[in-house]
Amino acid sequence: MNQEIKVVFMGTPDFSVPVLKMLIEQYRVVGIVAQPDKPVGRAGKMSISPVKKVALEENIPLYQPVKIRKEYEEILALEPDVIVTCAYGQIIPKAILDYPKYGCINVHASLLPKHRGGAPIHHAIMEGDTKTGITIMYMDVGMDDGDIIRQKEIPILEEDTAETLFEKLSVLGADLLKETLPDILTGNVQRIKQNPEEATFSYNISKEDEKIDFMKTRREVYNHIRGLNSFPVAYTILDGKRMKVWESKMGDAKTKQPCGTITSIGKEGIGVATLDGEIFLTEIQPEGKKRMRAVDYLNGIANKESLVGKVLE
RNA sequence: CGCGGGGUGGAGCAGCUUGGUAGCUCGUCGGGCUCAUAACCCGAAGGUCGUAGGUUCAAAUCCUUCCUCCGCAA
Repeated sequence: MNQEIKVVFMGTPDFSVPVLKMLIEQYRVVGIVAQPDKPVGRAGKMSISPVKKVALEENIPLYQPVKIRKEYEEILALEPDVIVTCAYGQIIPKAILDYPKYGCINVHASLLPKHRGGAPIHHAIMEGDTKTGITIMYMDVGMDDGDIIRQKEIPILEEDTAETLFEKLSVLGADLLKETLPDILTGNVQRIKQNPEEATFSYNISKEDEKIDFMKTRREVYNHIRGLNSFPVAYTILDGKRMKVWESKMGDAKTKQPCGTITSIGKEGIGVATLDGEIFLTEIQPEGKKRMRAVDYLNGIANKESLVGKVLE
């Protein structure tokens, strides 16, 4: 507990909440910055981001600049000693970066310089990485290219999904910052430059990224599906309609059909041909329906056998 | 008022246009066959058809109200 130190926190989604809560417990959080509310859903209701919710509950001043690049005077007026960001979602202008006496610290969910950008966790799984982690770093004007202070890695397990990794890494991020921040405040840290040649970029997932490409191996398809679970979820097109695919299981049968062809239906799910064999879609969600097991979906179809041979786009 | 699809035994669906005995594929329970089984055979339980009202001799079905779930778009 160090009430001397004034901290401003910037973040938006669930991922940043554990870090924020840790800061609230340990330091004096004088302001919280989050992305502006967006209309969400069919009714056009405004969403309240997880970080905003915490700000309201803890009664801490909240700022939601549309463009922080231009609206930062209020934030500087808080006279923060240190600023911590975690999945905030906007580039921080130099005027802010230069202000705090202990600097601007970012908690990033990858082992930098790998996976710079907004969707490091999704991409780590989709690209088949076997490990990932948290990087505590000083922010710079570029995207996630500041000096590294400390890193901690964890393995990506076979059964991990984006959701399970999010949970693990958000906790790890809070823990690592908790033990690193005191050293930062006393200047007891080293700055490690990132090697730009090793940098990779993991931009936010686009609609096209979410679509399953069956012209890949079983493992690549499997990684793609779990890497997008439980948000934003992979999908494919069946009979001209969108079908989300929540979970899959790699099969081993060799297939001769073109990639994307439905090769079998049964208790394992819907078998689909890939480059090197069959993959079973086990948990799906047809357009307008709820998420369901593929077996249940098949139970509701009159002549399910007619599915075999159809091609997923 | 952004566009659209749903709410029918535990699950997923059909039935609704052309009102008239609650259907299908599973699951569950009991029994049988089998060395055995997630396989097969026989049988059983389980639903005020989202809510409220209206039309009708009669409503899952037609009309209206409201609630609610979901896909797209932002």
